[in-house]
Amino acid sequence: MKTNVKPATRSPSTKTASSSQVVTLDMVARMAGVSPSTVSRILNGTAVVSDLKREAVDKAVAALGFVPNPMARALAGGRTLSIGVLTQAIDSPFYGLSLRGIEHELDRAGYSALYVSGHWDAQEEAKCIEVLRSRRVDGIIVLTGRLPDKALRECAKTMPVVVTGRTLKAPGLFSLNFDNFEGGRLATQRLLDLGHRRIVFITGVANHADANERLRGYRVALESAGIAYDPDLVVKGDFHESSGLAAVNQLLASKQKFTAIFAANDQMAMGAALGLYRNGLAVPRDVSLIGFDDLPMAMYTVPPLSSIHESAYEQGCLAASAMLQLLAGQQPDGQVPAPRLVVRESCGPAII
Amino acid sequence: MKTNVKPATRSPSTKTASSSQVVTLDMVARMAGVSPSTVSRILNGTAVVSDLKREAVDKAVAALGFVPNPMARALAGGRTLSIGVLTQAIDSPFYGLSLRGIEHELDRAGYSALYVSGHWDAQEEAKCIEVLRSRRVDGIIVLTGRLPDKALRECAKTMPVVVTGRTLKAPGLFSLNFDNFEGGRLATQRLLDLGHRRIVFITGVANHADANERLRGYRVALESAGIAYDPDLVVKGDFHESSGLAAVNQLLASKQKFTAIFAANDQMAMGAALGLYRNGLAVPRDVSLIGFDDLPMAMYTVPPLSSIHESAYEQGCLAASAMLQLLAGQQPDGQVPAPRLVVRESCGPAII
DNA sequence: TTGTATGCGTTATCAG
DNA sequence: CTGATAACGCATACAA
Repeated sequence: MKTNVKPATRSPSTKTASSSQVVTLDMVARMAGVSPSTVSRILNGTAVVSDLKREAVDKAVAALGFVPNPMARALAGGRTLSIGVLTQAIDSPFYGLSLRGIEHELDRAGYSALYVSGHWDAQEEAKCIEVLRSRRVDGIIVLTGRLPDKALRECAKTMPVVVTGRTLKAPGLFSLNFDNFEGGRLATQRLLDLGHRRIVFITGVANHADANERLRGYRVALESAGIAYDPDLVVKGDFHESSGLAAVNQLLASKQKFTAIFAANDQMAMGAALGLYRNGLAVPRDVSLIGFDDLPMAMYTVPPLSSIHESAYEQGCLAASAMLQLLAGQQPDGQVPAPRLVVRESCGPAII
Repeated sequence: MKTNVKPATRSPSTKTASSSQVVTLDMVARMAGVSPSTVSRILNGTAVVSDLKREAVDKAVAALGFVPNPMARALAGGRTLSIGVLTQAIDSPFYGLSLRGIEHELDRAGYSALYVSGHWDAQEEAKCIEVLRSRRVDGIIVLTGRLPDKALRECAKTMPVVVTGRTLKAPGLFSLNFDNFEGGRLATQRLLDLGHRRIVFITGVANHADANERLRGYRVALESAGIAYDPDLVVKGDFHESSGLAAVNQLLASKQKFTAIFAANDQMAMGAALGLYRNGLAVPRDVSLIGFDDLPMAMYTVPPLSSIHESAYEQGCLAASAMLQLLAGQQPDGQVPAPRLVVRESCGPAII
């Protein structure tokens, strides 16, 4: 129900409660005794202006407390100084960190972010892109998601695009990918080093690139240790806590033997930890557990969870500064940090 | 008839890569054989229009894939169909839920949200408000924070404001407050009912209204059970996990006797749980633990954490729909649900 | 270096 | 019920 706010007529009195809150560029120009274009140029650094006038304008701006109207700016200039950010869930603990990084980096450059949530649904994500486009954002940062590469390439024809979670080359498009394979390998190797041989893997969402790569890392680590891949030890998950819990219950019910669990993310690891606890199994005494992502809370689970650090925050910063570079016509050069194993207290030696 | 003279200025090449991506209202009007005003009226429901023209316009809109330009709309009409949301940290697990609620509710009404983070700093929050104002949002939702009431009242003179986490009356301002006192009382009462007498309270940030109320609930519950308030059992926290951990360490170091801990939020409860674990104390066998907020993860800690449910998501929905009502000139009537105790496995009978 | 004129895409006013 | 027309606040091509 689109409530129609009676938009009052254009009589000056109804414009704004605080009468003179609306300071325009023209007013600044008048006060400084210059033309509006000069003010505009000074504000945007579009051209060289005599120091004399610049001072006069600066003073007028300060005196009037002038703040440019982004809408007018967008309409006239074609840029909004805002970057669209397509995240998957505004309350995701992992992507939240990235958002924070993006926010930080954009802010420094005078840009602001417009967040929309795609909820891991390609269709919804496509709609989000449309919303962002209609808001005339200057560029779009896409945090993973399930949009087909093609859609992103298409989008990049219209405006700069930075995407995380995939490797993609296209004009106007920069991608930032974390080495999930290596992360998966590292986590598995850690368990292997502790003497574990029967290691469960709880997968992420099916057909999810990150999830698949982590699984591949698991397989390769296993194989290079001379251990045959056992499909019975690989249980489906969906990146949520509940699926970690379910996985453990299922495993235990089917009487599978295992001494360690590698969950494709920390949230599932937490679910798994609960499952073990409920079944009277202690971590790491009876079962070792390792997660992925190194969420802030991994440090505070009981016991603290070993994990693969993925620096979501830093990835956000990188994505944002890549966007700024793209906007400036430069070729971004950011590199996602390599995966790093964080050893905490959830893994112990295998009990033979 | 406005013959569209191609404006010699502004070479088309600089406008947009995708040549005809920009469908304007004028184009729709021309195609439908009506005036732009009519199209506008139909789109906004501003006036009654003959069904004949309406159909023609609808068809043209669909055919051209016309999407109104929010910037132009804002500039001309004075509304942006966007609501500013001042949250404290974009990655907060608690407020993230509220954001999700807000997003959901606004979306249904065709509005979108503009998030800014104040980081619990009054000055920064004030800046955020300015940013939102400069973006010409139609209203502002403030999630708690430390802005003085006065600033909010002032803001409400300019545009509708909805604020959570405080009780405040002012024209154009609607406040939504959770009963933290009752929540604090409920949590404490639960521990009391289990026979606990020496109950630790880990506080939230000093001078934080929510935190203070929770503490008050704790005190009142204690007193009405005939137990004297013991300042030694009240330890300072800051709502973060680390402070919960520190609190427990401090308590144990000072040899305080206690059988239960009530943390002013779940995050500190998790920190406390870790502290107990590190010191060889089991929850709930040796010490009972209860949190506040009932974050999604409370269900998945080991052991699952009893808590006070605060329905952040629902509060977000409420705030958003209150905003929509305000925008429509109605008086909002939302009510925050009462606190609810969620019993999980972290509390047990007191060992005497 | 600076000013003038014009257009960005809509909505709102006012006259039919 | 409908159409011209003037804002909205700013940036830019062009002239000076």
